[in-house]
Amino acid sequence: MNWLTAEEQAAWRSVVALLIRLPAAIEAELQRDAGISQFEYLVLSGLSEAPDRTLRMSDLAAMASGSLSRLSHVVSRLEARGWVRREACPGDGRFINAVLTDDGWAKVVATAPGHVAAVRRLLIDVLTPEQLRELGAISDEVLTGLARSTIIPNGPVASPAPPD
Amino acid sequence: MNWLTAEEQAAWRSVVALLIRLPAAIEAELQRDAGISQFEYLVLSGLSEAPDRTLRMSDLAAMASGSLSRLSHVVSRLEARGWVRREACPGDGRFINAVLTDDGWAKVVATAPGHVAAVRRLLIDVLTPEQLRELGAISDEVLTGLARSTIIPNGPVASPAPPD
DNA sequence: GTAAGAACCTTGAAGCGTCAACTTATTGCC
DNA sequence: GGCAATAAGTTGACGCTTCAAGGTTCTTAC
Repeated sequence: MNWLTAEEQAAWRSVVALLIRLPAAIEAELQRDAGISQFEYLVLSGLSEAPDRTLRMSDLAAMASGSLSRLSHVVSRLEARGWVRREACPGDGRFINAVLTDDGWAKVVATAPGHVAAVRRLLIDVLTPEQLRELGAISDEVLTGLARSTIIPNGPVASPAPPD
Repeated sequence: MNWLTAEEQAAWRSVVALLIRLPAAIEAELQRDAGISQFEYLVLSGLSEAPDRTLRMSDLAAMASGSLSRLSHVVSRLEARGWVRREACPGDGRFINAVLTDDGWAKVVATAPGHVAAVRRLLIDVLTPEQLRELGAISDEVLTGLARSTIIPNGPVASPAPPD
């Protein structure tokens, strides 16, 4: 079988360590300074940048790279903390809008600077601008590959026989 | 405060998505093909490479980047599946050795190729050799920075000399 | 030799994410 | 219009991780 070369193995090991430790470090910062998880921060900051500070649950889930179920649980918790509220979409009753409250906005405003500082300190300032650009490009390429290989959007699989 | 430039923000967004989705994809592959988690795989493969396929619990935990408590729970499950067994260390009753059974060895042998193939397909083959090298280098730099800036740098673990 | 303390590990409870139903709302088709 | 099919969210149960508390076993000091 096609094993990894020594160079590939070394790179992979480094990447694995990065995948484990960088999120853990950022998560720890957020938890310590703001008492929220990275996912919760993604949800709050996502809402804070949306028009009317409002997004449909499904769009919000996609933006935060999480399942709708997970988002539903998290929004319930954020709602209990007074940072988000749910609103039925008037036009289409299937949709639920998540809206950032004023308290939620204040939370984002209070949290963002520290979070950005951590991101700067832990990642951005450690790299040259060129390296950061390269890292972004590499990430995008891997993500594109992931989307292709995981989701199978254009169903190259055997054509699903229509039910009936 | 020192906000992020548009370029930095774009790169960071991509990196965040990568940090979330790449581990999730690898985890999903392992779960689907072998019915184990990434952490369990790390434990099993770590043991498989150790002398006598044996490691002390605490060393194994460090190797897999997890807490001793987490490892204890996981080893209990792996024991129940017949892949690992615990042995008291004869010299020092405080230590517990985790030993890979023959079935556990077989599990690693059966699982490794698929795991490597997934790593290849999802990451390595998507990038040019130059990009992979660059990614490895970037990861190492970030990790170095992390080790420096983390509140508690790598534990002053200084394990007492083995009693043997 | 024994009491205090440290090192290693385990255990139980609580919190979070996932999975599989389930509910509700809309659309399409005759 | 009515009925199936589809879509969006929610919910509850289960499994895994964490956290704090609890054993054991060894070490140190007297």
